[in-house]
Amino acid sequence: MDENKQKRLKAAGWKVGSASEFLGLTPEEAEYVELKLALGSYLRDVRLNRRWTQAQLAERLGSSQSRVAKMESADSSVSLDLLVKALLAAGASTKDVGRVIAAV
Amino acid sequence: MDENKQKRLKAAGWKVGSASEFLGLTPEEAEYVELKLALGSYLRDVRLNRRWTQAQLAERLGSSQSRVAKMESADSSVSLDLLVKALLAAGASTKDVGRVIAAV
DNA sequence: CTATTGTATGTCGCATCTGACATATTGCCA
DNA sequence: TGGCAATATGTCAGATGCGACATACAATAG
Repeated sequence: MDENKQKRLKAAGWKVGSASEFLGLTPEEAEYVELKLALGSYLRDVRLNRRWTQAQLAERLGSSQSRVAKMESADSSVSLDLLVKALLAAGASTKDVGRVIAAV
Repeated sequence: MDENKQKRLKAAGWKVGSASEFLGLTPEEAEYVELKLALGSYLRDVRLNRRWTQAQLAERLGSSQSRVAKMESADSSVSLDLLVKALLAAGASTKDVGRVIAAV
């Protein structure tokens, strides 16, 4: 199986190999997942450019290392709200965020 | 008081006239509120262009008229997740959404 | 005026998301 | 190899968001 496909299904909260592997993902749902993945990996970029660890970023956000890890991987337990708030708090601008989203 | 300021504070979940009127809104929080307001009013634009009522849009979203009203006014009980999902379901593209966000 | 249609506001029970914590895994250096 | 720092994964109780409903307000037609 394609590695990207695995990441996407995982982000959507599905088990790779489950029966609903290719089912039930409407185009809008798929776009939503792509969007979260893009923002998550952009958050990682921002963090790495600042040379912060996940724990350091977490402290600035008032969150925890484990949640930052989940944000970056666009875990299904992470909301767009949290991702966007984290990006803004990490120093990204709305312009940056918008560009990332528009590029999905 | 400036009308826009009122809308923004209201969206942030504050009572206009409360003691914390000009307090506690960090730049990132303000940006986040602006973002929701922009998406909410864009959702209204999309809906009106399609000549739908809030109730009709709600039906397509599997939601309720009252929640659509809250989305459009960027009520504090509405998440970015819901706004973005609603926009995508209403036919907006990620490119559109990204542009709106970048323009905040 | 008074229906009717559309929109706004307030509340509630249930569902999902949150930070925190424990623990597993990875990567790197001596 | 062992040890340490960084990251990933799983779980939980409390916080927040959700659709639904009731009801209030606004605008327009008859």
